[in-house]
Amino acid sequence: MKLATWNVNSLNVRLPRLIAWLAAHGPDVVCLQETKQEDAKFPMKEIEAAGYAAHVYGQKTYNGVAILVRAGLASADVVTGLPGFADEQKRVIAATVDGVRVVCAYVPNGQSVDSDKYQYKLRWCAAATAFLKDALAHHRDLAFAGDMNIAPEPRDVHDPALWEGQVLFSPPERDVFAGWIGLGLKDSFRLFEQPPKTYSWWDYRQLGFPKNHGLRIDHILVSGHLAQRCTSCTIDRNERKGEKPSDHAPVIAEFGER
DNA sequence: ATGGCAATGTTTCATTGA
Repeated sequence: MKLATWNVNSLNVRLPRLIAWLAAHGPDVVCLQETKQEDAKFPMKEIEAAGYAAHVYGQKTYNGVAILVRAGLASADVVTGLPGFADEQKRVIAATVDGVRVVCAYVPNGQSVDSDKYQYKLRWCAAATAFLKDALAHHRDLAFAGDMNIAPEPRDVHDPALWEGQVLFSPPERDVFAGWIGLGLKDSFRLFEQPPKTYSWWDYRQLGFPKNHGLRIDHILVSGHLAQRCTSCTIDRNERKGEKPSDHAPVIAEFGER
Protein backbone atom coordinates (compact mmCIF):
# COMPACT_ATOMS: atom_id res chain seq x y z
CA MET A 1 0.00 0.00 0.00
CA LYS A 2 1.16 3.46 -0.90
CA LEU A 3 -0.26 6.20 1.32
CA ALA A 4 0.27 9.92 0.84
CA THR A 5 -0.64 13.14 2.60
CA TRP A 6 -0.75 16.52 0.93
CA ASN A 7 -1.91 19.94 2.03
CA VAL A 8 -3.10 21.20 -1.35
CA ASN A 9 -3.97 24.75 -0.22
CA SER A 10 -7.22 24.88 -2.21
CA LEU A 11 -8.32 21.79 -4.10
CA ASN A 12 -10.05 24.03 -6.62
CA VAL A 13 -6.74 25.60 -7.64
CA ARG A 14 -4.68 22.44 -7.25
CA LEU A 15 -6.99 19.95 -9.00
CA PRO A 16 -4.98 19.78 -12.25
CA ARG A 17 -1.80 19.14 -10.30
CA LEU A 18 -3.52 16.57 -8.10
CA ILE A 19 -4.87 14.65 -11.09
CA ALA A 20 -1.44 14.62 -12.74
CA TRP A 21 0.21 13.64 -9.47
CA LEU A 22 -2.19 10.72 -8.94
CA ALA A 23 -1.43 9.46 -12.43
CA ALA A 24 2.32 9.78 -11.90
CA HIS A 25 2.49 8.15 -8.46
CA GLY A 26 -0.51 5.83 -8.29
CA PRO A 27 -1.04 6.05 -4.53
CA ASP A 28 -3.65 3.79 -2.93
CA VAL A 29 -4.72 6.33 -0.33
CA VAL A 30 -4.30 10.10 -0.30
CA CYS A 31 -5.05 12.33 2.68
CA LEU A 32 -5.78 15.89 1.58
CA GLN A 33 -5.86 19.02 3.72
CA GLU A 34 -6.99 22.58 3.11
CA THR A 35 -9.40 21.60 0.36
CA LYS A 36 -11.29 24.85 1.12
CA GLN A 37 -14.53 23.81 -0.52
CA GLU A 38 -17.93 22.59 0.57
CA ASP A 39 -18.67 18.93 -0.02
CA ALA A 40 -21.23 19.79 -2.70
CA LYS A 41 -18.44 21.44 -4.69
CA PHE A 42 -15.93 18.62 -4.31
CA PRO A 43 -14.81 17.55 -7.83
CA MET A 44 -16.13 14.02 -7.41
CA LYS A 45 -16.41 13.38 -11.17
CA GLU A 46 -12.82 14.34 -11.85
CA ILE A 47 -11.53 12.32 -8.92
CA GLU A 48 -13.56 9.29 -10.01
CA ALA A 49 -12.31 9.68 -13.56
CA ALA A 50 -8.79 9.61 -12.12
CA GLY A 51 -9.61 6.25 -10.55
CA TYR A 52 -10.42 7.22 -6.98
CA ALA A 53 -13.31 7.28 -4.56
CA ALA A 54 -13.39 10.08 -2.00
CA HIS A 55 -14.53 10.64 1.56
CA VAL A 56 -14.87 14.34 2.14
CA TYR A 57 -15.33 16.72 5.04
CA GLY A 58 -15.08 20.22 3.70
CA GLN A 59 -16.06 23.81 4.24
CA LYS A 60 -15.60 26.90 2.14
CA THR A 61 -12.58 29.22 2.43
CA TYR A 62 -10.81 27.47 5.28
CA ASN A 63 -9.74 23.98 6.33
CA GLY A 64 -11.43 20.94 4.78
CA VAL A 65 -10.03 17.41 4.55
CA ALA A 66 -10.58 14.39 2.35
CA ILE A 67 -9.39 10.83 1.91
CA LEU A 68 -9.01 9.49 -1.62
CA VAL A 69 -9.08 5.72 -2.06
CA ARG A 70 -8.00 3.99 -5.23
CA ALA A 71 -10.93 2.36 -7.04
CA GLY A 72 -11.36 -1.25 -6.04
CA LEU A 73 -9.99 -0.80 -2.53
CA ALA A 74 -12.71 -1.17 0.07
CA SER A 75 -13.04 1.51 2.73
CA ALA A 76 -15.30 1.61 5.75
CA ASP A 77 -16.12 3.23 9.08
CA VAL A 78 -15.76 6.86 8.03
CA VAL A 79 -15.68 9.25 10.98
CA THR A 80 -15.46 13.04 10.77
CA GLY A 81 -14.28 15.45 13.44
CA LEU A 82 -12.92 14.62 16.87
CA PRO A 83 -15.60 12.90 18.94
CA GLY A 84 -16.43 14.92 22.03
CA PHE A 85 -14.67 18.03 20.74
CA ALA A 86 -17.18 20.51 19.36
CA ASP A 87 -15.52 22.30 16.46
CA GLU A 88 -16.82 24.46 13.65
CA GLN A 89 -13.59 23.84 11.76
CA LYS A 90 -13.45 20.74 9.61
CA ARG A 91 -10.06 19.22 10.22
CA VAL A 92 -10.32 15.46 10.64
CA ILE A 93 -11.62 12.53 8.67
CA ALA A 94 -10.85 8.87 9.29
CA ALA A 95 -11.56 5.71 7.35
CA THR A 96 -10.41 2.11 7.37
CA VAL A 97 -8.81 1.16 4.06
CA ASP A 98 -7.55 -2.34 3.35
CA GLY A 99 -7.33 -3.04 7.06
CA VAL A 100 -5.49 0.18 7.91
CA ARG A 101 -7.16 2.83 10.02
CA VAL A 102 -6.29 6.06 8.23
CA VAL A 103 -6.68 9.29 10.20
CA CYS A 104 -6.32 12.39 8.03
CA ALA A 105 -5.78 15.60 9.98
CA TYR A 106 -5.25 19.28 9.44
CA VAL A 107 -3.89 20.44 12.79
CA PRO A 108 -4.58 24.12 13.56
CA ASN A 109 -1.80 26.51 12.65
CA GLY A 110 -1.85 28.48 15.88
CA GLN A 111 -0.83 31.80 14.26
CA SER A 112 1.51 32.86 17.10
CA VAL A 113 2.19 31.57 20.60
CA ASP A 114 0.45 34.55 22.22
CA SER A 115 -2.78 34.23 20.24
CA ASP A 116 -6.09 32.60 21.07
CA LYS A 117 -5.55 30.43 18.03
CA TYR A 118 -2.50 28.91 19.70
CA GLN A 119 -4.60 27.98 22.73
CA TYR A 120 -7.17 26.46 20.38
CA LYS A 121 -4.37 24.51 18.71
CA LEU A 122 -3.24 23.04 22.03
CA ARG A 123 -6.81 22.16 23.05
CA TRP A 124 -7.41 20.63 19.64
CA CYS A 125 -4.22 18.59 19.91
CA ALA A 126 -5.18 17.28 23.35
CA ALA A 127 -8.47 16.06 21.89
CA ALA A 128 -6.60 14.51 18.98
CA THR A 129 -4.31 12.68 21.38
CA ALA A 130 -7.31 11.18 23.18
CA PHE A 131 -8.85 10.23 19.84
CA LEU A 132 -5.63 8.55 18.70
CA LYS A 133 -5.20 6.68 21.96
CA ASP A 134 -8.67 5.21 21.57
CA ALA A 135 -8.15 4.44 17.89
CA LEU A 136 -4.87 2.67 18.62
CA ALA A 137 -6.67 0.50 21.15
CA HIS A 138 -8.99 -0.69 18.39
CA HIS A 139 -6.73 -0.84 15.33
CA ARG A 140 -3.43 -2.68 15.13
CA ASP A 141 -2.61 -0.95 11.85
CA LEU A 142 -3.11 2.80 12.03
CA ALA A 143 -1.71 5.72 10.08
CA PHE A 144 -2.10 9.27 11.37
CA ALA A 145 -1.32 11.45 8.38
CA GLY A 146 -1.61 15.12 7.65
CA ASP A 147 -0.46 18.66 8.08
CA MET A 148 0.45 18.56 11.77
CA ASN A 149 1.75 22.13 11.84
CA ILE A 150 4.50 20.98 14.21
CA ALA A 151 8.19 20.60 13.41
CA PRO A 152 9.22 17.94 15.91
CA GLU A 153 12.99 18.42 16.05
CA PRO A 154 15.68 21.00 15.25
CA ARG A 155 16.69 19.03 12.16
CA ASP A 156 13.16 19.59 10.84
CA VAL A 157 13.67 23.37 10.81
CA HIS A 158 15.93 25.27 8.41
CA ASP A 159 17.00 27.70 11.14
CA PRO A 160 16.22 26.24 14.57
CA ALA A 161 17.64 29.23 16.45
CA LEU A 162 15.36 31.59 14.53
CA TRP A 163 12.32 29.37 15.04
CA GLU A 164 12.91 28.35 18.65
CA GLY A 165 9.82 29.18 20.67
CA GLN A 166 7.88 30.35 17.62
CA VAL A 167 4.61 28.80 16.59
CA LEU A 168 5.17 25.44 14.80
CA PHE A 169 8.36 24.91 16.83
CA SER A 170 7.47 25.89 20.41
CA PRO A 171 8.15 23.48 23.29
CA PRO A 172 4.45 22.85 24.03
CA GLU A 173 3.85 21.88 20.40
CA ARG A 174 6.90 19.62 20.37
CA ASP A 175 5.54 18.06 23.57
CA VAL A 176 2.30 17.32 21.75
CA PHE A 177 4.21 15.55 18.99
CA ALA A 178 6.29 13.67 21.57
CA GLY A 179 3.02 12.63 23.19
CA TRP A 180 1.87 11.07 19.94
CA ILE A 181 5.15 9.17 19.76
CA GLY A 182 4.51 8.21 23.38
CA LEU A 183 1.27 6.54 22.33
CA GLY A 184 3.39 4.13 20.30
CA LEU A 185 3.22 5.96 16.98
CA LYS A 186 6.36 6.08 14.84
CA ASP A 187 7.38 8.93 12.57
CA SER A 188 7.60 6.94 9.33
CA PHE A 189 9.99 9.50 7.81
CA ARG A 190 12.54 8.79 10.56
CA LEU A 191 12.37 5.04 10.10
CA PHE A 192 14.76 5.55 7.18
CA GLU A 193 17.94 7.39 6.41
CA GLN A 194 17.01 10.74 4.87
CA PRO A 195 18.80 13.51 3.05
CA PRO A 196 19.60 16.33 5.47
CA LYS A 197 17.48 19.48 5.29
CA THR A 198 14.44 17.70 3.94
CA TYR A 199 11.29 19.72 4.55
CA SER A 200 7.63 19.56 3.57
CA TRP A 201 6.64 23.23 3.61
CA TRP A 202 8.27 26.39 2.32
CA ASP A 203 6.93 29.93 2.62
CA TYR A 204 5.74 31.42 -0.65
CA ARG A 205 7.50 34.62 0.36
CA GLN A 206 11.16 35.58 0.57
CA LEU A 207 12.44 32.91 -1.81
CA GLY A 208 11.54 30.28 0.75
CA PHE A 209 11.78 27.36 -1.64
CA PRO A 210 14.82 28.35 -3.71
CA LYS A 211 16.70 28.97 -0.46
CA ASN A 212 15.27 25.79 1.08
CA HIS A 213 13.99 27.78 4.02
CA GLY A 214 11.53 25.08 4.99
CA LEU A 215 9.99 23.15 7.84
CA ARG A 216 8.99 19.51 8.08
CA ILE A 217 5.46 19.82 9.43
CA ASP A 218 3.58 17.24 7.32
CA HIS A 219 3.85 13.76 8.73
CA ILE A 220 2.76 10.16 8.46
CA LEU A 221 2.82 8.60 11.91
CA VAL A 222 2.17 4.87 12.07
CA SER A 223 1.35 2.35 14.77
CA GLY A 224 4.15 0.02 15.80
CA HIS A 225 2.56 -2.89 13.98
CA LEU A 226 2.17 -0.93 10.75
CA ALA A 227 5.70 0.45 11.10
CA GLN A 228 7.03 -3.09 10.80
CA ARG A 229 5.87 -3.27 7.22
CA CYS A 230 6.74 0.30 6.26
CA THR A 231 9.32 0.10 3.45
CA SER A 232 9.84 3.79 2.63
CA CYS A 233 8.84 7.34 3.40
CA THR A 234 9.75 10.23 1.14
CA ILE A 235 8.79 13.85 0.53
CA ASP A 236 8.09 14.76 -3.08
CA ARG A 237 9.73 18.19 -3.23
CA ASN A 238 9.37 18.19 -7.03
CA GLU A 239 5.72 18.97 -6.43
CA ARG A 240 6.72 22.32 -4.90
CA LYS A 241 8.16 23.38 -8.29
CA GLY A 242 6.49 24.65 -11.43
CA GLU A 243 3.24 26.48 -12.05
CA LYS A 244 0.99 27.17 -9.09
CA PRO A 245 2.44 24.81 -6.52
CA SER A 246 0.97 24.32 -3.08
CA ASP A 247 3.29 25.61 -0.37
CA HIS A 248 3.33 22.04 0.96
CA ALA A 249 4.88 19.00 -0.73
CA PRO A 250 3.30 15.54 -0.53
CA VAL A 251 4.66 12.94 1.89
CA ILE A 252 4.46 9.33 0.72
CA ALA A 253 4.86 6.14 2.74
CA GLU A 254 4.85 2.61 1.36
CA PHE A 255 3.90 -0.58 3.16
CA GLY A 256 4.56 -4.20 2.31
CA GLU A 257 1.98 -6.97 2.20
CA ARG A 258 0.30 -8.12 5.37
C1' DA B 1 15.97 22.87 -12.58
C1' DT B 2 13.08 26.10 -8.05
C1' DG B 3 12.41 32.48 -7.87
C1' DG B 4 11.00 37.34 -4.79
C1' DC B 5 3.13 35.46 -1.54
C1' DA B 6 -1.23 32.81 -2.45
C1' DA B 7 -6.20 31.85 -1.98
C1' DT B 8 -10.54 33.28 -0.60
C1' DG B 9 -14.40 36.21 -0.12
C1' DT B 10 -16.49 40.76 1.16
C1' DT B 11 -13.29 42.51 -3.54
C1' DT B 12 -10.36 46.53 -5.28
C1' DC B 13 -8.68 45.38 0.59
C1' DA B 14 -8.95 42.05 4.75
C1' DT B 15 -7.99 37.72 6.52
C1' DT B 16 -5.45 33.65 7.01
C1' DG B 17 -1.77 30.74 6.42
C1' DA B 18 2.92 28.92 8.75
